[in-house]
Amino acid sequence: MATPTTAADPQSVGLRERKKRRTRDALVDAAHRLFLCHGYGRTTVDEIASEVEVSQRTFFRYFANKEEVALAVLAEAEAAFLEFLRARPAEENPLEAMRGAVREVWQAVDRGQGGGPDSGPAALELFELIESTPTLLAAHLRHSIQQEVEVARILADREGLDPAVDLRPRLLAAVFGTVVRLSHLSYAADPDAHRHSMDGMLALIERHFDQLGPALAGSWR
Amino acid sequence: MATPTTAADPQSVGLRERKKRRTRDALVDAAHRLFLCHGYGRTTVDEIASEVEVSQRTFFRYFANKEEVALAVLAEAEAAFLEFLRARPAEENPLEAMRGAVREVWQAVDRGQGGGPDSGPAALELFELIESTPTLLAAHLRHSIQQEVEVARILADREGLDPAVDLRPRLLAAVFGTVVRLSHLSYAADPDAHRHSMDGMLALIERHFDQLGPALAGSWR
DNA sequence: TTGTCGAATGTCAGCGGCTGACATAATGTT
DNA sequence: AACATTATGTCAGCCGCTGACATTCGACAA
Repeated sequence: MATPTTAADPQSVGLRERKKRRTRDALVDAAHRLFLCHGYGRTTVDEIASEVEVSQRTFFRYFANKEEVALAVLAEAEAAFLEFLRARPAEENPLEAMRGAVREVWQAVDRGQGGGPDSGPAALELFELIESTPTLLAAHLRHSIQQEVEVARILADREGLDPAVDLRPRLLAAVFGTVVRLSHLSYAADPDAHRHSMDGMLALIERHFDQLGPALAGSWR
Repeated sequence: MATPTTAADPQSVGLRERKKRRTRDALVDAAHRLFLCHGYGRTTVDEIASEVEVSQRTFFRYFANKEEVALAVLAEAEAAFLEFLRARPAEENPLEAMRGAVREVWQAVDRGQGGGPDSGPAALELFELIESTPTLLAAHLRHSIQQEVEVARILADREGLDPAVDLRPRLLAAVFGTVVRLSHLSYAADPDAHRHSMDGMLALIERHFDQLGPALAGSWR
């Protein structure tokens, strides 16, 4: 950001930074392979590290704990979401802005900018791994609410509100996060029903949002 | 439940069961004291165990992990909520039923049935401990999600719906959980503003629910 | 009371996540 | 080429957690 050269220029960034990036990516990659193959609990940090020919100590210099390496790609997607949300035009209302931002994230993933060419299917497998691993699920949920806090701040900024006084930004961020999560769950539960990849995911989110009103209404019959 | 004698009768339950109950309660009690005094991370399981004069191994026979002993009282409250919700009259709509159930939980806590006489202030301290301890927060959120699943099942049963098809129960359960959590946060952030104890908590939840509609509406200005 | 059975507890050894401290090697800079 | 900086390796050690086995304690009947 601070450097005038573009991020894609290999000369702009020193060998040191490139190397760090490489080993980090290699660690994430090896971890995913091992987690999906043998399960999260049965995979040792030593195994991940030695797969990349790196000491265990080095692993913990890149990731604070074992969960973080599993959730790394998700964290990048969440950061991208925040960027997109900040960049949405000011005339959109909060809900429109969030829908637009989440659409941009999935489009970026489809373009293969999210770590590897087949990030779509990989994302699905990752969701299943997280949902079926209590430790990962817990860590993921904790990150999600942190994400909600920052989303709420962005929304409050856009609308010129004080988030400490007005609870609506926080509330809407939380509800939005819930809807997205439930969509991921439905999607992972039956991927074949929405094979059109990310189109299906967006459509699901829309449908869930449409049900929000009826769900809050008095009676369901 | 299965025995005809009342649960309060000390003779109905053997010495064995009573002893187990005692050590379990003692462990929870000691753990809370130490956590609140020295912090969660700086408290060792060995310390908790030796405080009750019990081996570390025994501790792990009562609680699957260190988090569980911290969240034990919360787990009881959540179980009570499910019971109350199941017992709500059938003519109430989902939202009314949940509001009624949460009210009953707080009333029970006020009556001191939730582990000790001053469960109210203790509950507040516990919330703060959880929110300020990443590990505990993660575990708590995971439990909350599980709670939402069971709440959704109860709601679907009440309304005669199939939760696998109709997403509204799950959605409403999640939104409700979010509202309750945000209420706890607001409450813990400034307890003096709602000193009327549990009255204040219920009023907070009501206010948050009232803001749900406006938060979902298009524009906030 | 005594004897027997099952359940609860203690002890021990060990794995795996994680950290601090220090030495070494690699990289960037002058 | 010499130096400063930074990444990495090595080692020791704490703590959470588990399996296996021995021991003790409460329940129940003879």
